[in-house]
Amino acid sequence: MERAIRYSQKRADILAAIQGTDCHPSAEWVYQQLKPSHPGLSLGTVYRNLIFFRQQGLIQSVGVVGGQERFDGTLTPHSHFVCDSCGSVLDLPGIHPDGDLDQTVSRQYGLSVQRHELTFHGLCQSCAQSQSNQSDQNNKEETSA
Amino acid sequence: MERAIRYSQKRADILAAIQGTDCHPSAEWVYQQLKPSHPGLSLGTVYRNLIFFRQQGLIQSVGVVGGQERFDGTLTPHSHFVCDSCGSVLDLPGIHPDGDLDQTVSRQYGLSVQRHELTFHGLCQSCAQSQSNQSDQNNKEETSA
DNA sequence: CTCATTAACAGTAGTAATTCTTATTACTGT
DNA sequence: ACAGTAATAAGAATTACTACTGTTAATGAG
Repeated sequence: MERAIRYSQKRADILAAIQGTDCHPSAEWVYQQLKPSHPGLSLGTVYRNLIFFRQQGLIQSVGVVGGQERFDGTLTPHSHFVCDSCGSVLDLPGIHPDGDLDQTVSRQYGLSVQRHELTFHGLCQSCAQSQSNQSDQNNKEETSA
Repeated sequence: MERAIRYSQKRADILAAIQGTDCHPSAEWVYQQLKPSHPGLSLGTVYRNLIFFRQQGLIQSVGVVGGQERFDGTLTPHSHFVCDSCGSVLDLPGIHPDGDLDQTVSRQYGLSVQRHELTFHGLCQSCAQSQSNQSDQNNKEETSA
Protein backbone atom coordinates (compact mmCIF):
# COMPACT_ATOMS: atom_id res chain seq x y z
CA MET A 1 0.00 0.00 0.00
CA GLU A 2 2.84 2.35 0.69
CA ARG A 3 4.12 4.33 -2.21
CA ALA A 4 7.13 2.76 -3.85
CA ILE A 5 10.14 5.02 -4.37
CA ARG A 6 11.54 4.41 -7.80
CA TYR A 7 15.20 4.81 -8.51
CA SER A 8 15.54 5.61 -12.18
CA GLN A 9 18.90 5.72 -13.90
CA LYS A 10 18.76 9.50 -13.97
CA ARG A 11 17.98 9.73 -10.29
CA ALA A 12 20.81 7.35 -9.46
CA ASP A 13 23.24 9.26 -11.66
CA ILE A 14 22.32 12.60 -10.12
CA LEU A 15 23.05 11.20 -6.70
CA ALA A 16 26.27 9.60 -7.92
CA ALA A 17 27.39 12.90 -9.43
CA ILE A 18 27.07 14.66 -6.08
CA GLN A 19 28.63 11.85 -4.09
CA GLY A 20 31.43 11.41 -6.59
CA THR A 21 32.85 14.91 -6.36
CA ASP A 22 34.22 17.10 -3.62
CA CYS A 23 33.46 20.40 -5.31
CA HIS A 24 30.08 20.87 -3.55
CA PRO A 25 28.14 21.33 -6.75
CA SER A 26 25.18 23.52 -7.59
CA ALA A 27 22.14 22.28 -9.48
CA GLU A 28 23.50 23.85 -12.64
CA TRP A 29 26.83 22.05 -12.23
CA VAL A 30 25.10 18.67 -11.91
CA TYR A 31 23.00 19.46 -14.94
CA GLN A 32 26.00 20.37 -17.09
CA GLN A 33 27.89 17.35 -15.81
CA LEU A 34 25.19 14.84 -16.74
CA LYS A 35 23.95 16.44 -19.94
CA PRO A 36 26.44 14.62 -22.22
CA SER A 37 25.46 11.18 -20.94
CA HIS A 38 21.78 12.12 -20.49
CA PRO A 39 20.88 14.35 -23.44
CA GLY A 40 17.24 14.52 -22.39
CA LEU A 41 17.94 15.63 -18.84
CA SER A 42 15.94 18.57 -17.58
CA LEU A 43 17.20 21.13 -15.11
CA GLY A 44 13.89 20.81 -13.30
CA THR A 45 14.57 17.11 -12.79
CA VAL A 46 17.89 17.94 -11.16
CA TYR A 47 16.27 20.45 -8.81
CA ARG A 48 13.48 18.03 -7.91
CA ASN A 49 15.92 15.22 -7.17
CA LEU A 50 18.22 17.42 -5.10
CA ILE A 51 15.27 18.37 -2.93
CA PHE A 52 14.26 14.71 -2.81
CA PHE A 53 17.72 13.59 -1.74
CA ARG A 54 17.88 16.23 0.93
CA GLN A 55 14.53 15.13 2.30
CA GLN A 56 15.79 11.55 2.33
CA GLY A 57 18.88 12.66 4.21
CA LEU A 58 21.21 11.44 1.46
CA ILE A 59 22.80 14.84 0.87
CA GLN A 60 22.94 18.13 2.70
CA SER A 61 22.91 21.75 1.67
CA VAL A 62 26.03 23.83 2.23
CA GLY A 63 24.12 27.07 1.78
CA VAL A 64 23.90 29.68 -0.92
CA VAL A 65 27.16 30.85 -2.48
CA GLY A 66 27.01 33.58 -5.08
CA GLY A 67 23.24 33.21 -5.42
CA GLN A 68 23.36 29.46 -6.06
CA GLU A 69 22.60 26.74 -3.55
CA ARG A 70 25.45 24.29 -3.08
CA PHE A 71 25.13 20.65 -2.02
CA ASP A 72 27.34 18.14 -0.28
CA GLY A 73 27.22 14.35 -0.55
CA THR A 74 29.35 13.88 2.56
CA LEU A 75 27.23 13.32 5.66
CA THR A 76 29.91 12.94 8.32
CA PRO A 77 30.03 16.05 10.54
CA HIS A 78 32.49 18.58 9.18
CA SER A 79 32.79 22.28 8.48
CA HIS A 80 33.15 24.21 5.26
CA PHE A 81 35.28 26.98 3.90
CA VAL A 82 33.90 29.30 1.24
CA CYS A 83 36.21 31.46 -0.83
CA ASP A 84 34.48 34.81 -1.14
CA SER A 85 36.44 35.55 -4.30
CA CYS A 86 36.02 32.48 -6.55
CA GLY A 87 33.16 30.78 -4.69
CA SER A 88 34.95 27.46 -4.24
CA VAL A 89 33.87 25.37 -1.26
CA LEU A 90 36.21 23.13 0.72
CA ASP A 91 35.55 20.51 3.38
CA LEU A 92 37.31 20.96 6.70
CA PRO A 93 37.11 17.42 8.10
CA GLY A 94 39.07 18.09 11.28
CA ILE A 95 37.14 21.19 12.29
CA HIS A 96 33.88 20.85 14.15
CA PRO A 97 32.66 22.12 17.49
CA ASP A 98 31.59 19.88 20.32
CA GLY A 99 28.97 17.34 19.32
CA ASP A 100 26.72 18.27 22.22
CA LEU A 101 26.45 21.85 21.01
CA ASP A 102 23.01 21.27 19.45
CA GLN A 103 21.76 19.84 22.76
CA THR A 104 23.29 22.70 24.69
CA VAL A 105 21.62 25.32 22.52
CA SER A 106 18.32 23.46 22.61
CA ARG A 107 18.27 23.43 26.40
CA GLN A 108 19.68 26.91 26.87
CA TYR A 109 17.25 28.63 24.51
CA GLY A 110 14.26 26.28 24.54
CA LEU A 111 14.60 25.43 20.86
CA SER A 112 14.48 22.22 18.89
CA VAL A 113 17.89 22.30 17.24
CA GLN A 114 18.39 19.64 14.61
CA ARG A 115 21.77 20.55 13.13
CA HIS A 116 24.29 23.33 12.79
CA GLU A 117 26.57 24.69 10.12
CA LEU A 118 30.01 26.09 10.81
CA THR A 119 31.25 27.91 7.72
CA PHE A 120 34.48 29.85 7.38
CA HIS A 121 34.84 32.67 4.88
CA GLY A 122 37.90 34.23 3.35
CA LEU A 123 40.24 33.68 0.44
CA CYS A 124 41.51 30.35 -0.83
CA GLN A 125 45.21 29.90 -1.48
CA SER A 126 45.14 30.78 -5.16
CA CYS A 127 42.82 33.76 -4.72
CA ALA A 128 44.90 35.12 -1.84
CA GLN A 129 47.97 34.83 -4.04
CA SER A 130 46.47 36.47 -7.12
CA GLN A 131 45.00 39.23 -4.97
CA SER A 132 48.39 40.07 -3.46
CA ASN A 133 49.88 40.04 -6.96
CA GLN A 134 47.19 42.43 -8.12
CA SER A 135 47.82 44.79 -5.20
CA ASP A 136 51.50 44.65 -6.08
CA GLN A 137 50.59 45.72 -9.59
CA ASN A 138 48.39 48.49 -8.27
CA ASN A 139 51.20 49.74 -6.07
CA LYS A 140 53.52 49.78 -9.06
CA GLU A 141 50.98 51.67 -11.15
CA GLU A 142 50.36 54.14 -8.37
CA THR A 143 54.03 54.76 -7.76
CA SER A 144 54.82 54.99 -11.46
CA ALA A 145 51.94 57.40 -12.11
CA MET B 1 38.46 66.83 -3.81
CA GLU B 2 37.48 63.52 -2.29
CA ARG B 3 33.96 62.36 -2.79
CA ALA B 4 31.76 63.11 0.18
CA ILE B 5 29.52 60.35 1.53
CA ARG B 6 26.11 61.85 2.08
CA TYR B 7 23.84 60.63 4.82
CA SER B 8 20.30 61.34 3.75
CA GLN B 9 17.33 60.92 6.06
CA LYS B 10 16.31 57.80 4.16
CA ARG B 11 19.75 56.27 4.48
CA ALA B 12 19.81 57.02 8.20
CA ASP B 13 16.33 55.58 8.67
CA ILE B 14 17.20 52.39 6.80
CA LEU B 15 20.16 51.87 9.09
CA ALA B 16 18.08 52.70 12.15
CA ALA B 17 15.43 50.20 11.08
CA ILE B 18 18.00 47.39 10.96
CA GLN B 19 19.73 48.40 14.16
CA GLY B 20 16.44 48.93 15.97
CA THR B 21 15.08 45.43 15.57
CA ASP B 22 16.25 41.96 16.49
CA CYS B 23 14.31 40.15 13.78
CA HIS B 24 17.19 40.07 11.29
CA PRO B 25 15.25 41.69 8.50
CA SER B 26 15.29 41.17 4.79
CA ALA B 27 15.34 44.04 2.29
CA GLU B 28 11.62 43.60 1.75
CA TRP B 29 10.95 43.85 5.49
CA VAL B 30 12.86 47.13 5.75
CA TYR B 31 11.00 48.46 2.74
CA GLN B 32 7.58 47.62 4.17
CA GLN B 33 8.62 49.01 7.53
CA LEU B 34 9.66 52.41 6.18
CA LYS B 35 7.07 52.81 3.45
CA PRO B 36 4.47 54.52 5.70
CA SER B 37 6.90 57.21 6.85
CA HIS B 38 8.67 57.40 3.48
CA PRO B 39 5.95 57.08 0.84
CA GLY B 40 8.37 57.64 -2.01
CA LEU B 41 10.83 55.00 -0.91
CA SER B 42 12.11 52.67 -3.57
CA LEU B 43 13.00 49.05 -2.94
CA GLY B 44 16.11 49.58 -5.00
CA THR B 45 17.24 52.23 -2.55
CA VAL B 46 16.91 49.76 0.31
CA TYR B 47 18.98 47.16 -1.53
CA ARG B 48 21.62 49.72 -2.47
CA ASN B 49 21.94 50.98 1.09
CA LEU B 50 22.11 47.49 2.57
CA ILE B 51 25.05 46.75 0.30
CA PHE B 52 26.53 50.12 1.22
CA PHE B 53 26.19 49.48 4.96
CA ARG B 54 27.73 46.05 4.63
CA GLN B 55 30.68 47.52 2.76
CA GLN B 56 31.06 50.10 5.52
CA GLY B 57 31.02 47.33 8.10
CA LEU B 58 27.93 48.75 9.82
CA ILE B 59 25.83 45.62 9.35
CA GLN B 60 26.47 42.01 8.46
CA SER B 61 24.66 39.39 6.46
CA VAL B 62 23.19 36.40 8.27
CA GLY B 63 22.81 34.43 5.05
CA VAL B 64 19.92 33.46 2.82
CA VAL B 65 16.77 32.15 4.49
CA GLY B 66 13.93 31.04 2.27
CA GLY B 67 15.51 32.67 -0.74
CA GLN B 68 15.89 36.06 0.93
CA GLU B 69 19.08 37.54 2.33
CA ARG B 70 18.81 38.49 5.99
CA PHE B 71 20.80 41.20 7.73
CA ASP B 72 21.96 41.85 11.25
CA GLY B 73 22.78 45.19 12.86
CA THR B 74 24.61 43.55 15.75
CA LEU B 75 28.33 43.32 15.14
CA THR B 76 29.50 41.59 18.31
CA PRO B 77 30.45 37.96 17.60
CA HIS B 78 27.51 35.65 18.14
CA SER B 79 25.75 32.74 16.51
CA HIS B 80 22.33 32.44 14.94
CA PHE B 81 19.41 30.07 15.01
CA VAL B 82 17.20 29.70 11.95
CA CYS B 83 13.76 28.12 12.23
CA ASP B 84 13.39 25.96 9.13
CA SER B 85 9.62 26.14 9.45
CA CYS B 86 8.77 29.85 9.82
CA GLY B 87 12.13 31.32 8.84
CA SER B 88 12.60 33.38 11.98
CA VAL B 89 16.17 34.12 12.99
CA LEU B 90 17.39 34.42 16.58
CA ASP B 91 20.64 35.66 18.06
CA LEU B 92 22.49 33.27 20.36
CA PRO B 93 24.73 35.67 22.25
CA GLY B 94 26.31 33.09 24.53
CA ILE B 95 27.21 30.62 21.82
CA HIS B 96 30.39 31.05 19.85
CA PRO B 97 33.40 28.83 19.31
CA ASP B 98 36.92 29.71 20.32
CA GLY B 99 38.07 33.06 18.95
CA ASP B 100 41.29 31.56 17.60
CA LEU B 101 39.38 29.19 15.35
CA ASP B 102 39.90 31.34 12.26
CA GLN B 103 43.65 31.38 12.89
CA THR B 104 43.68 27.64 13.49
CA VAL B 105 41.90 26.90 10.24
CA SER B 106 44.10 29.35 8.35
CA ARG B 107 47.25 27.63 9.50
CA GLN B 108 45.95 24.09 9.28
CA TYR B 109 44.63 24.41 5.73
CA GLY B 110 46.75 27.20 4.29
CA LEU B 111 43.79 29.51 3.79
CA SER B 112 43.18 33.17 4.49
CA VAL B 113 40.17 32.92 6.81
CA GLN B 114 38.54 36.23 7.59
CA ARG B 115 35.47 35.22 9.53
CA HIS B 116 33.14 32.34 10.31
CA GLU B 117 29.45 31.76 10.76
CA LEU B 118 27.96 29.28 13.19
CA THR B 119 24.28 28.77 12.42
CA PHE B 120 21.93 26.34 14.11
CA HIS B 121 18.88 24.99 12.32
CA GLY B 122 15.73 23.42 13.66
CA LEU B 123 12.34 24.47 14.93
CA CYS B 124 11.58 27.45 17.14
CA GLN B 125 9.40 26.99 20.20
CA SER B 126 6.11 27.93 18.57
CA CYS B 127 6.76 25.92 15.42
CA ALA B 128 7.82 22.84 17.39
CA GLN B 129 4.60 23.15 19.38
CA SER B 130 2.28 23.62 16.42
CA GLN B 131 4.00 20.81 14.56
CA SER B 132 3.44 18.36 17.40
CA ASN B 133 -0.18 19.52 17.59
CA GLN B 134 -0.59 18.90 13.88
CA SER B 135 0.88 15.41 14.12
CA ASP B 136 -1.54 14.76 16.98
CA GLN B 137 -4.38 15.80 14.69
CA ASN B 138 -3.08 13.59 11.91
CA ASN B 139 -2.94 10.66 14.28
CA LYS B 140 -6.53 11.31 15.34
CA GLU B 141 -7.68 11.51 11.73
CA GLU B 142 -5.86 8.32 10.82
CA THR B 143 -7.25 6.37 13.74
CA SER B 144 -10.76 7.68 13.23
CA ALA B 145 -10.74 6.90 9.48
C1' DC C 1 23.41 83.78 -2.50
C1' DT C 2 24.20 81.42 -7.07
C1' DC C 3 25.59 77.93 -9.68
C1' DA C 4 28.13 73.73 -11.05
C1' DT C 5 28.96 69.22 -9.50
C1' DT C 6 27.55 64.82 -8.26
C1' DA C 7 25.78 61.51 -4.58
C1' DA C 8 21.47 59.65 -3.73
C1' DC C 9 17.19 58.69 -5.30
C1' DA C 10 12.54 56.77 -7.80
C1' DG C 11 10.90 54.26 -11.24
C1' DT C 12 11.30 50.84 -14.33
C1' DA C 13 13.14 47.30 -17.12
C1' DG C 14 15.95 43.47 -16.97
C1' DT C 15 18.40 39.19 -15.17
C1' DA C 16 19.12 34.82 -13.15
C1' DA C 17 17.92 31.16 -10.08
C1' DT C 18 14.36 28.48 -8.75
C1' DT C 19 9.61 26.65 -8.68
C1' DC C 20 5.31 25.37 -10.82
C1' DT C 21 2.37 23.40 -14.45
C1' DT C 22 1.10 20.26 -17.84
C1' DA C 23 1.46 16.60 -20.84
C1' DT C 24 3.89 12.52 -21.46
C1' DT C 25 6.64 8.40 -20.41
C1' DA C 26 7.92 4.43 -17.80
C1' DC C 27 7.59 1.43 -14.16
C1' DT C 28 4.83 -1.84 -10.80
C1' DG C 29 1.48 -4.74 -9.13
C1' DT C 30 -2.55 -7.28 -10.57
C1' DA D 1 -2.22 -6.66 -21.02
C1' DC D 2 -3.95 -3.16 -18.10
C1' DA D 3 -4.67 0.39 -14.54
C1' DG D 4 -2.54 3.38 -11.42
C1' DT D 5 1.03 6.25 -10.32
C1' DA D 6 5.92 7.84 -9.96
C1' DA D 7 9.15 10.21 -12.76
C1' DT D 8 10.19 13.10 -16.35
C1' DA D 9 10.73 17.08 -20.14
C1' DA D 10 9.67 21.36 -21.52
C1' DG D 11 8.93 25.66 -20.66
C1' DA D 12 6.08 29.23 -18.36
C1' DA D 13 5.79 31.69 -14.07
C1' DT D 14 7.63 33.52 -9.95
C1' DT D 15 10.73 35.99 -7.16
C1' DA D 16 14.69 38.23 -5.39
C1' DC D 17 17.76 41.12 -6.89
C1' DT D 18 20.40 44.37 -10.18
C1' DA D 19 21.25 47.79 -13.83
C1' DC D 20 19.91 51.71 -16.14
C1' DT D 21 17.92 56.49 -16.83
C1' DG D 22 16.42 60.71 -15.64
C1' DT D 23 15.46 63.60 -11.40
C1' DT D 24 16.25 65.64 -6.89
C1' DA D 25 18.88 67.71 -3.68
C1' DA D 26 23.17 68.18 -0.82
C1' DT D 27 27.81 70.16 -1.16
C1' DG D 28 31.20 73.51 -1.87
C1' DA D 29 33.52 77.18 -4.60
C1' DG D 30 33.18 81.82 -6.10
